[in-house]
Parts: sequence; structure tokens; C-alpha cells
Amino acid sequence: MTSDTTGPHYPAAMAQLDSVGSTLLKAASDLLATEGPAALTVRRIATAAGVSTMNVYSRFGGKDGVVEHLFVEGFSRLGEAMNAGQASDDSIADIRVCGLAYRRFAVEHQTLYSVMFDRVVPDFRPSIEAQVLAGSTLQLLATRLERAMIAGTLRSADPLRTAALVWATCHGVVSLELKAVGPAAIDWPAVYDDAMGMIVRGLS
Amino acid sequence: MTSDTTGPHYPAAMAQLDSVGSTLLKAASDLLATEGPAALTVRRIATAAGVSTMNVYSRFGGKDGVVEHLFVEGFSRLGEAMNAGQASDDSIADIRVCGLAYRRFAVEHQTLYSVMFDRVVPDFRPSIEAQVLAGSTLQLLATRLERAMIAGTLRSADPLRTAALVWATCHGVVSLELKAVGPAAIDWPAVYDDAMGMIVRGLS
DNA sequence: ACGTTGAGATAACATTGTTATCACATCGTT
DNA sequence: AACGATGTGATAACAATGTTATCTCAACGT
Repeated sequence: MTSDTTGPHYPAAMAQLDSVGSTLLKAASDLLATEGPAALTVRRIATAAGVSTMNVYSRFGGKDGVVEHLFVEGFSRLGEAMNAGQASDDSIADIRVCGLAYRRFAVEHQTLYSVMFDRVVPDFRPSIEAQVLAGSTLQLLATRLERAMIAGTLRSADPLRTAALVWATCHGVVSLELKAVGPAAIDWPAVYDDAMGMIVRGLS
Repeated sequence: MTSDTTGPHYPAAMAQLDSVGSTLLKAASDLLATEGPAALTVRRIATAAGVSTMNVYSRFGGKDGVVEHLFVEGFSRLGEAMNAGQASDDSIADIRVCGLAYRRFAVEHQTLYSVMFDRVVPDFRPSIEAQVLAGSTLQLLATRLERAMIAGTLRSADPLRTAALVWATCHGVVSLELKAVGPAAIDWPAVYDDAMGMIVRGLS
């Protein structure tokens, strides 16, 4: 995992992916979804894909390369999920829909979400490109918030900073819910609803 | 790490801790703070403490036992930090002080915070007692919020649920800041201030 | 047709958490 | 006081991990 040497670089968004490569990614994704991050071992990924271990290194430069692919794919799918509901005339409702989509994604893809936001794979750090790509998911939310600001339903402020705040709030609630921190008696879906209410009230 | 066998149980809050035990914990804590979770290996902990590897097993039942101690100690110190500023006549200001103390703790003890809230040590899951203890940190915040509700500065609601919401919001902002997700241009301390403002406005 | 190159599989290596083995000190009993 | 039991602790072994090295062999160029 210490590949600091000046070797070839395996960017997250590879131009092409041959059959073996995509099979490996599919196997890794399934493994992550069904058995969690601990099952993400090089040998298991390769075995599940029906190829030899070395393919992980020749195609992705190591385990981290595979994980980075899952990382960016996760943010890509999260962006799609949040973008699913198109813009309506009620900008506040749009934001709520966006937030609910966010939570649903996190709950339905818990292990992937943990790869994206927790450091659940030892020593894995997303590359700069991958982090930028992850941050670009904010843009979508920022434009929705800006629309609400223009419409007057939200007080005007820096849209990007506001988007970061909204994102962080949603992430915080989902994060604590999934980790089961705090008393078990807490009704986290209700807290999530409270959060949405607090957001729109606190920002209007 | 798969100690599912019916062996002795090593609770997080051990009654006593002999000299070797506390030395081990100190070494682990230092290792975590200075070199991060990856440096938290059984051999390194023992070597840093000047004892043999097996002491980790005889005293803590394995690596997870040590990590669990750090886990509960982290929450204990977090609670102390949030409790440092005593109650004044301005309940809103008290809540803000509490929130600032929260962020300062997270920033000053990043690696410990990641052990507490991210699953950064593979296969470590806090025990039920430890989780309950972690959740009890909420009580402190809940009583402060309840005081503000009684004073009329916050709308009345379930204090515990509200505390969970406030906690999640603070955690979300800090969490994204520490992980450097999102555009680097974002001024996270400012976002944290925005969050506090949103909280008091959204809950009043 | 022959040497070269490159890819891929097998095996080796270092490091991890964990468990087994074993030496030896300490304690209770006769 | 001598002897066995007990248990503690250190060394060494084990399984699994990511990674690297070695080796085989097929494909290709001259």
C-alpha cells in the first residue's frame, strides 16, 4: 500500500476499461455491498472476478486503485440520485426532495457510503482529482439553493457555502444514524425530518 | 480480530488498570495522536510501552480492547470539553460555547475523533456499553437545550431528539472539514459559524 | 526461423492480528 | 523445608493481508 515510487499513475476516471477491468470492479462493488469493507481484499476481488490476483495490479495499480474507482462511482451515483427529481416551481420542495434522495442513497448503499465518507479502507486516500470530483456534487445543490435565494424563499448568501452547510447537516444525521452512535431510542428518520425543517427555517 | 469465542470479557471501563495497562494505553494514545490509526499495531503499542506483545492480550483481550479504551476515553474527554464552560444566564450563548468546544476538540484530536466516529480501525466495533456511554454525552447537550426551551429562547420539543439534531449538525460540518471533501475553497470554520446560526434560528 | 518483448500466473516476502508453546517464578500443601 | 500446581509472560508459530519478484510462454518483428 506504500506506492510512493514514481510509477505509472492510475487516475480514477480511466478513459477505457477492458472486460477484465470492469469485471473486477463489478466484483469489488458486489463484495463491498454484500459483505462490507473487510471483504475487499485483493485476492477475493480477483477470485470473485475469476481472474488472477495480479490483474488488480496491472490494471489498477493495486487495491487503492480499485477503491478509488468505487469512490468516484459512488459520488457519481449519489449525484444522479440527487438529480433525479427535476426542478419544480416550489424551490423549497425541491431541496427537500434532494435531501430525502441523499438519505435514501446513504441507507441503501451503506458500505459504499462508508467508503466515500469514512476512512474504512486502511491507508486509502482519494486522489486530488477524485476529491475534486466528489466536491463537484455540491454544485448541483448550490444551484438549487441559489434558485431559492433568487425566488426569495431563502435569504441570499454564498450559494456554495450554503450548500456545504446543507450537505454537512444531512451527512451528519445520516452518519450518526448509520454508526448507531447515541441512544438507540433516537428516531433518526424523524431527526432527519427535523433537520430539513431546521434548514429551511434557519436559512429563510 | 475474530474473537467470537466465549472468552473472558474486557469491558471498556475497567475498574482498575495496573501500571503496565496504563502505560500501554498511554503509548497507544500517543501513537494514535502522532502517527495516526495506521500506526496502531499491537507490536508497536507494546514496543512503545516497553513491554512484550502479549500484554495487550492478557490485559485488554486484543487490539480491539485497547481501541475501545481509547474510544470511551475520547468521549469522556469530549464531554469534559463541552462541559468546561459553565451555565450562564444566556442559554443561547451557552449552546454556542458548547458547539465551539466541540469543534475545537475534533480539530485538536483529529485521529482520536476519527476512531470515535469513523470506522478507521478495521473490524473494531464498540461494545454496547461503550456505545451507551458515547450516547450519554448527548444528555449534557439535551439539558442545555431544555433550559433554553424553558427560557423560551427555543421552541419546545423533545430535548433528546433536538440534541441529536444539533450534535449531528456539528459533527457533519467538522467531519467534512477534516476529510477535506468538497472544494478546497470552502471556508469551513465560517460554515461552522453558519451552522450555529442556522441552529439557533431554525430551532427558535 | 529465431530472438525479443511483454503479459500473466505462481510463488515468495514483509507485516498484521492472534494463538500456541514453553520456561520459570510464585504459591500452597505436606 | 521440599515438592507439585498454577499462572504469568516471552518467544515462536500461524493465517491472512498487500505487494513484489520470478518464471513461463505466447505473440511479434526482422
